[in-house]
Amino acid sequence: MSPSAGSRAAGAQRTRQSLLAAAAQVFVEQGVQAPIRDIAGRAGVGLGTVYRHFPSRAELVVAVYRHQVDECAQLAADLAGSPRPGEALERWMDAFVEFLVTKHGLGAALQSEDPGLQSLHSLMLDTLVPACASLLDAAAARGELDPDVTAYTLMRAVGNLCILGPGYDREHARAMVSRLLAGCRTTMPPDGPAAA
Amino acid sequence: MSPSAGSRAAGAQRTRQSLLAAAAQVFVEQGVQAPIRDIAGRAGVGLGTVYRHFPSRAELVVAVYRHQVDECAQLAADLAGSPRPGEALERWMDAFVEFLVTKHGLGAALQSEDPGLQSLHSLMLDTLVPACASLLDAAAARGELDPDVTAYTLMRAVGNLCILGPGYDREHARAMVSRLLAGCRTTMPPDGPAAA
Amino acid sequence: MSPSAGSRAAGAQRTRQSLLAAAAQVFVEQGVQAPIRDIAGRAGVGLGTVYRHFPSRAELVVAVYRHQVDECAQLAADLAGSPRPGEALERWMDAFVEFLVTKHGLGAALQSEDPGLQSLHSLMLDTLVPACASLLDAAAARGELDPDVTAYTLMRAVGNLCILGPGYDREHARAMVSRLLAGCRTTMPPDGPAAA
Amino acid sequence: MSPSAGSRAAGAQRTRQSLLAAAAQVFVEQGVQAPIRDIAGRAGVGLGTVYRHFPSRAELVVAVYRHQVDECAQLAADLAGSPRPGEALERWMDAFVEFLVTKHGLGAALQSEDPGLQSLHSLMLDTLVPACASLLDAAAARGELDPDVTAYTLMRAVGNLCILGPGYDREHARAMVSRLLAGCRTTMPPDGPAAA
DNA sequence: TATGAATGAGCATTCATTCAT
DNA sequence: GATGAATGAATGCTCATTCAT
Repeated sequence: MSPSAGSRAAGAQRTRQSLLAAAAQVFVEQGVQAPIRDIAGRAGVGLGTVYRHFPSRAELVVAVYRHQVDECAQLAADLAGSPRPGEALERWMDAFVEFLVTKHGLGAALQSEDPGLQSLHSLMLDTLVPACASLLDAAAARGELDPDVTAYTLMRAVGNLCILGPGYDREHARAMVSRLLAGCRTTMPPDGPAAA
Repeated sequence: MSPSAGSRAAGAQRTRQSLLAAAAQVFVEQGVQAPIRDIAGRAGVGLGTVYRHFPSRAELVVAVYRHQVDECAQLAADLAGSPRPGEALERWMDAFVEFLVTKHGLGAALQSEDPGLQSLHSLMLDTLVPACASLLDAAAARGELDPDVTAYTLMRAVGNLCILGPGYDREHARAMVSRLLAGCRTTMPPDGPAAA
Repeated sequence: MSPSAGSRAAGAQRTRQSLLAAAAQVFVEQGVQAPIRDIAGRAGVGLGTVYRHFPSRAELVVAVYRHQVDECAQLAADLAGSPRPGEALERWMDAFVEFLVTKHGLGAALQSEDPGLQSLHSLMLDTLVPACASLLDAAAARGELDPDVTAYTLMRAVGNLCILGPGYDREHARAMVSRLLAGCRTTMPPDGPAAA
Repeated sequence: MSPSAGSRAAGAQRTRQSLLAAAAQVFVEQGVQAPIRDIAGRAGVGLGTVYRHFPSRAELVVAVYRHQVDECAQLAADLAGSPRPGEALERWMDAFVEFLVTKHGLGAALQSEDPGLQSLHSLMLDTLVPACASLLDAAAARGELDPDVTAYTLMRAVGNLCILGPGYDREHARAMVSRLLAGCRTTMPPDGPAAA
């Protein structure tokens, strides 16, 4: 449009990045339900600016996590053809855990019943579940995983295991996820959960 | 004091029980962050009465769950001398999962950073961790469990696995807990988490 | 309940009356869309107190006007059997105009599209339209009024005529209502509005 | 100035016309209190452009209605010398009602106490009141109208009668205006409003 | 001139908490 | 002890208005 539209747009883009960074920080400290005002303050912008860029809280949450979700999905694609699918799955899970654990509050957000946050669920589901499923399938095809294990359920469980707290930090989460994966390698007894 | 001191105390006790029952219901429906007013209304008492009996929300939360926590601990004691410690552990975990899953919002409460809710952590720790630990030790002594598995971490993980949501219900939680336990039966590789 | 419940309830009742008085004043000055805060301030109570007594703005508006609406309906009942229905109608309309004109902002409120204010419409409709209709019917039966005139439409029109403004005060409104009534005494030409 | 000064001015004029058209539409849909942003969006221009052309909302409102007001005044001039002044008045009122009723929200705007909207009042007064007055005078001179009827008051009343709502549409408004006019044809009783 | 990003005042609403009766 | 009316801090959200480009 006008000659200066470019620099204005650039400024807006910078503001948007500030907001994403600020929101990421605040989400870690206070969770995804943190007051919008706090995010605005952290980013050094006005309240209205947050709403301009992200009309709803959910959009902000999604934007904050989208990049890393995409990276995670890409990693799955890269590991897809691995000759050792079991190992590939482990490596991917490491990355997934790292993502979840870094983003304090995401676990809780994933479990939120806020209908506006369904888009976050969708984001995870649409991108990560298929990504994870491909790795699970490959591992199952080699007999390195119980074929009854479902990508969605497993990711949900891993997501939960990554909700940290006092006395339960990143390393504990990693250990528990490792053991859960180990438990997914062997078929469960018939009276057990056939459709995990 | 007055002749009716006894009956007054009895009435207070009844009020307290009404409150515990009402709070348990409301916690299931709305989570532990439910408005205090709702609990008062459900119990049919005034708002001030809730505050008289339980000055802080945390105290109410703790009181609500204490009874079931004690039951859970008692079950552990009953199962303690079992000749098949691995099976005993499984049965106890079933009961623990049932407890967690029934109490919607408890999982989230356990993960809350509200310092006032630390007492809930303490309650769990002081009663259930030793109870669980005794079962773990027995199983480990028989070689039916990796001795590196810590009661606190395991319970924390199980607690997280019991946070339900859409597409992840009670049965999914049970399945995941089963697989986590299965993963705890075998020693993890040295580079893995040595102190789970 | 408790021995002091009476005096507390009395206090609450007094607060409620203060609120109604304050709201009536504020509505006159600022219209029915006035900030709730202003009403609270005028009444000398906290914001929450307004919400306790009147959870929605509409409930407050309705409460403010209900008493006078009832009085108006009662007057219609008193005038119902009058031997001179035309005159009775005029006297009632005078009272109705007085009511509308005194309550600045009510006219605008009646025309508001706010769905929450439908209850005010209903209040007017349910009580005043039948009251007015009985007077209209009586007048029509005596040939003192065009039977095509509908109570609802007439009241709506009168309500609009009572929206005051600079250069158009109470007396102007009265005059215009009188002329409108006069115009309702004779049948309109066939090409005109047959169903006013 | 610059060679393109002319075309720049022409562009500005076009922008102004877009704005007027867009505002007229939006006023019909949302009333004169519609967000400025909506008008800018409808016109396909930036927010600042609206403010450049119409620094205050009132100026925009006035500009939007000025053209039609002028048309209305012209019609009065055309009808001025009619041999049947009563009929001329009716025809003019029809056009006036059509104008008011088409412009949803104008009625309410006319009644607004916003001091900035006084200019709208002035516009109406300065152009339409004299126009209407000439028709009234002619009719009164023929004995077809009560000479006590004032142009301003009558127009104000008609304006109010044209505030539509559920159950009170254009036809109802026309009917009520007709009856009001009918009521203006006969002199009111002495105790009535002598200076309508 | 035109643009639209940024700002922040303003208002609605909720709910934890206090305290007089 | 019990009650619930009152309070106001906290927070969400909208939109008029300014101003740098």
